[in-house]
Amino acid sequence: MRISKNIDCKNCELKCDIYTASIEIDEDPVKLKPTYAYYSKNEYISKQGTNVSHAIFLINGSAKIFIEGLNNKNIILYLMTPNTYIGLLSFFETPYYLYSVKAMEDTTICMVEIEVLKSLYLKNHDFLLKLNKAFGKSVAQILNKIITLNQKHIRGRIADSLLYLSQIYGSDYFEMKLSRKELGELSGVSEENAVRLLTEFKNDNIIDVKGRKINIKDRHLLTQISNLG
Amino acid sequence: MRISKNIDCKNCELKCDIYTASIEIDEDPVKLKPTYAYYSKNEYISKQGTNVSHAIFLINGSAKIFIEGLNNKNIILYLMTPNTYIGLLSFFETPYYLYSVKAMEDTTICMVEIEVLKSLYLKNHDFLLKLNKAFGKSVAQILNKIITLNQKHIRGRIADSLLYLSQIYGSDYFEMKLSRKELGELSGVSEENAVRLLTEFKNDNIIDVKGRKINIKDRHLLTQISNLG
DNA sequence: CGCGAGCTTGACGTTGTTCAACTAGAGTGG
DNA sequence: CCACTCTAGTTGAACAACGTCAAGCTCGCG
Repeated sequence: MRISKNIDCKNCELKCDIYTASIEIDEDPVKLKPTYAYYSKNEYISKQGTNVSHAIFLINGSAKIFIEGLNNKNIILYLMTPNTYIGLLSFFETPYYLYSVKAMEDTTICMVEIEVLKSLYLKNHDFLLKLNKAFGKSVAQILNKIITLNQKHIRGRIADSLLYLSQIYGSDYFEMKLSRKELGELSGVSEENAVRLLTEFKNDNIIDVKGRKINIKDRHLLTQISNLG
Repeated sequence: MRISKNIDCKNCELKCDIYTASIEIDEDPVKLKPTYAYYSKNEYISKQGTNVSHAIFLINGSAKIFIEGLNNKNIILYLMTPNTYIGLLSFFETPYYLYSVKAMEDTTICMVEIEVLKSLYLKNHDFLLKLNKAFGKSVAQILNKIITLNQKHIRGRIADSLLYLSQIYGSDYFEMKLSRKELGELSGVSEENAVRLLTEFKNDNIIDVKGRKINIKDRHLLTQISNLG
């Protein structure tokens, strides 16, 4: 991990909500003291159980948010792509992280101290609303995951994940940055069964698989499998 | 369901955060236009998918918060007892309820319009912090449930629920307001297996069961079962 | 060329749901 | 006051779904 302090927001291609809010209330973004941090693949960005001190915004690369469960088994809650908050679920006054975040490739993030952020959202209502909206979205995803894990068969769970990935990558054809094991963790399924279902879907002509490149050929059917469970 | 409008907070034995906040900023609580609603057992207090228009506070009685899943199978996220918010997870700008709430006995709630609440927390920082803290607690419970559902055996899941119930009712001896089916829904287990495990725990001298009255005799062992999964 | 990580496949055993039958107790009407 | 019915709870047995173990494969890289 490498750090560079006091980033100048003017040079940041990503005009994030924090920056916008700060401009709107006529405050110099320098006051935010934004800090970039660069992580390599598989490095921890934040670790379950440690203190939450900063709001974290993903600039480029990608990361997985996961809970570290029993017997070293993880569940990936969802993935982070540029222009989203890390730690959204925790930054409102939860003293420590309820989950871990790891970079899935070389990844740059921007940190702003919680205290700075707080003073900002208390001055700017719109910003608070934006935060809350993003927050609500995360919670919705998680509730959905509860149903999936408890009530869908592994077929439906993997179908869910594939649809989710295609949405993340914005296309029916994508190269996922997940190993088979991670695809399993995202779906709450063992690695072996993740593999089995990929080949099954391939044989059924629903998808094409080449390594980590996936092509969804029959989105309709895949959606049906996901819905039926 | 019966309603009485324009409650006078002075007569309410429960001095909730909303009331406190309103006093702190020197605003007459009458402006909150608090409304009581009385529900009988098993009535819906809010229904998954409908609009969120009010913040809801439980005055007395109890309620279950659950997701309505596939094939009419529900998962109870957690229970509500007096002096807690209903709909906490939704009231920040989520357009509709992500879950349902049903009264588990005759229950009184107090409603305040979302818009009123919003104007309040924008004026009073402490109140916002309190809301967020409660919010974080709910999310923590839910993340915990994900691990439980996916990684623990039914033995551990039921143990979890029993410990949770004893915490809710504040004693090792309690009468739960849940049917066996609901205990199953709280634990992500079928009704039959919920029954089986109660008798198993009883035979192992870990608990006493008489109808819906539970007595935890060996909390230590029960905790161990919960931790080991 | 050989090694290792990631991937794949088969066989097997455990876990937990489901179906079905039965019991106990509460409420109802003759 | 006794059948009856209805609901909640209980128990057993069969079956399907998944995870686990073990072995083999592939491909990139030293």
